[in-house]
Amino acid sequence: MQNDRQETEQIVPIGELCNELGISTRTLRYWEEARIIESVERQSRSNRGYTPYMVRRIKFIIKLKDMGLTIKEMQHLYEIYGAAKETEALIPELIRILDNHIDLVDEKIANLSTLRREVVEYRKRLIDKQNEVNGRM
Amino acid sequence: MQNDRQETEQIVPIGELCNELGISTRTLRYWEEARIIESVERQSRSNRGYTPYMVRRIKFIIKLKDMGLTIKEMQHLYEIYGAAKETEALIPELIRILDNHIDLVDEKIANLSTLRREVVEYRKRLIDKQNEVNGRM
DNA sequence: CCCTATATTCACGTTAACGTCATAGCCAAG
DNA sequence: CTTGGCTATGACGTTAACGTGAATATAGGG
Repeated sequence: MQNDRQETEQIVPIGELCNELGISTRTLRYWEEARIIESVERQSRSNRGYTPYMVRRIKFIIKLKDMGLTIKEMQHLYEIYGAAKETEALIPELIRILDNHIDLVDEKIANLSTLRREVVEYRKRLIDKQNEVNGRM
Repeated sequence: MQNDRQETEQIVPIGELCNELGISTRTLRYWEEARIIESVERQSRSNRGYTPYMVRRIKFIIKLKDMGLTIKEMQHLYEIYGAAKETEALIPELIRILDNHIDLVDEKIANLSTLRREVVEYRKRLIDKQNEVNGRM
């Protein structure tokens, strides 16, 4: 009843998947165009479908995206993945990228902290100036 | 010899000013187009010039920009400045904007910190996974 | 076969803050 | 007079990651 052949049945169409994941169909097509995800083979212009494996990959991409990786970095990762076909080369490279990313984040935080100090300082001087004016009345 | 009439002489052309300030002429024209700075009045297509007062305003804009204010926020400030013509209304609004800005910066820092934790955590799990694989050999 | 919900492929639009031509005016030095 | 600088205006280009709309095409139920 629920079994024609396992494989066939678990292929999910783009709209359903996108609803489930909370992203747009445009996004998935864009990612495919950018070659960081795949959908099942199809003849010419038929509809896209995704196997459970592909869905896992897409969730993985979403995770990386949430962690701030750019599409470009993911393309790079995917190239490596294609070359090594297994996790042995993928994981070290991903770690390298993540390390790089942590450094970037640290730098951003440092810059923002400096910025914050400057803004607060400038604000203080404005307040002082304002008090001067008021004090003169 | 160095005095025709003080005012006239202190007007500086755009190229010189930009060199001094380390910004492009395009930037100054853009800022003028965006109405956050001014240059001296001129007939039709003659060259731009800046009085010492205008130069101070431009330096002020650069400061605000370095502190992360957008052109839009500066436009808003300039409107208020035009309305009140003096510092009484300008300073409180600027303080308000800066406060808002500090909040934004705090939020960004918090988000980045969370992100950092996530990335580090994910990285750790990758390392563990890698060690598992190696341990099995 | 038809109908309708879903999908497909272009391809231009969006946002910020300028960068980068292309074309042309103006003025002083040689 | 010519050449070299500096400047002016106008307009398209850039970057990221999709959003949006138009004109079809497909899939599944009745």
